[in-house]
Amino acid sequence: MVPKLDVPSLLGHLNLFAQLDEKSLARLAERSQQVRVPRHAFVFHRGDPASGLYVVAVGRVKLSIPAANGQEKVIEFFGSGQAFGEAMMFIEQPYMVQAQALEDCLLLWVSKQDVLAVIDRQPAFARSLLTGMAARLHTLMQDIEMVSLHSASQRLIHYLLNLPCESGLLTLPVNKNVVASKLGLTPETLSRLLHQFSDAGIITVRGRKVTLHSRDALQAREASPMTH
Amino acid sequence: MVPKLDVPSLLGHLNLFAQLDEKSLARLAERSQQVRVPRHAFVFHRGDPASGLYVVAVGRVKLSIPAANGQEKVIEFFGSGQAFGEAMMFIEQPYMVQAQALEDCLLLWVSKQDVLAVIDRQPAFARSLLTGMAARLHTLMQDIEMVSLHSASQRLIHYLLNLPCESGLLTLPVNKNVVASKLGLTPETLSRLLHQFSDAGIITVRGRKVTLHSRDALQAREASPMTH
DNA sequence: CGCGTGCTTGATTGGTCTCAACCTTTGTGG
DNA sequence: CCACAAAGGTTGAGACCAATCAAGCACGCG
Repeated sequence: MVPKLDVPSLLGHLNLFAQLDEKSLARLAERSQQVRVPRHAFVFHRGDPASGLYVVAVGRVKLSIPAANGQEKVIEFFGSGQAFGEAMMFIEQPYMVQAQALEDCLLLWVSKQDVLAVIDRQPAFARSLLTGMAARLHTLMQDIEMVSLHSASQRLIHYLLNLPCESGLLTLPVNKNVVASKLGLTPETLSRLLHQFSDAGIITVRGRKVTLHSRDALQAREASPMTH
Repeated sequence: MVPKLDVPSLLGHLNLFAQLDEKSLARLAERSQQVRVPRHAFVFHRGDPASGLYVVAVGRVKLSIPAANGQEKVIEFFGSGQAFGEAMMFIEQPYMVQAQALEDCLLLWVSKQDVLAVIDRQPAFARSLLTGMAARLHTLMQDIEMVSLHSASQRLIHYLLNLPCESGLLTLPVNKNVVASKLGLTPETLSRLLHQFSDAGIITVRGRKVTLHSRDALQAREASPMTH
């Protein structure tokens, strides 16, 4: 029933593990555990101890900070081939975020102990980890800049302009409620802003599909706080 | 004229370099460069290439994101014995923050090349780096939580309660303008909030000295958004 | 078909910023 | 040592952005 999974090959193709020799890879794969997480279920909650890292084999995961009255602030999404939860292994602190499956997921879990062992044997792996964490630090600082220094419309524009886009046509990766949370907005504000840009003829919105008619016009609005 | 500095001993006492053997330490110390930075001068600007890391020998440094019209969002402070700028070495991107001396500083600079060399030779050093970056990630996420999920007064209270404090008496580490920026507030709002708590009898403020009369009362205000 | 979830729209509120003036402290040069 | 400037901090009035509250709409799924 369980689909056969070539774990060593799967891991070996990730940036994080690409530098590993076959032996270490095989050992890591063998000691890893497969975890199935149905849509909407939690991988871990805030406050859980962090005793390893996760790799997404199939599906997508949402990392967020829980807030009062069932609200949350979305931090990041992880898709196939991405690893998460590596950082908290290194400090003796429980997770301050929660991870929730956006779709039915198959994850691999590698224990802290196994990761540390590989670090000690393969410096290149340590570098991969460092590179990954540095990248995450960078995006987090961008998020802080966004939320501290830019207005709602500037945040939305920046977000749209940095989404994967083919000839002006893009698709929101998640539903608008979640996009709003990621941008630090209420769903109402997001809806109004999209309509504003739509009315101005800069974009067209149909469901999650957005067409950018003029990246320049968007960038212009990002630069100046905007009159009207 | 230049005061004699025992660089190997200085580095060896830092968490980051504590695990290094004498030889590596000596080599790193020897290849490091001393940098003097007068008060208010910049160590680096946003956009500068990141080609190494800094260690604070003497003085304090402020990391911030520059904004339009001379404003800035303060990210963090670094004092004697702390290292900064390690993260950006690992990704091929220029600094997105600027570093400015809060006081006359003496810094040590270690090149990216030298750091990578030590990583490859000493796994324990890689672990130290990972631990440090993980800790920074953690505090950055706390900052995001603060600024996205909590009100101005909640942020101030949290900040006060987490400052080093001896029997209710604490001192702001920097002037109020900078504290305000760190908290994502205007100086005006910070001033008003301090007065509010002062009027409520919870704290006393004299310059940078703050006396907390009741941590419990503060915590109570942090929990509930507050009526009046 | 009916219900729930996601999304939109309108009216209103309110927390925080902005602008402007003034006060206080610090530091500096005559 | 005083005078003055500059920086840091406070206070008030007002505006504004985005949140909240409250309905209502549209779509998809059982």
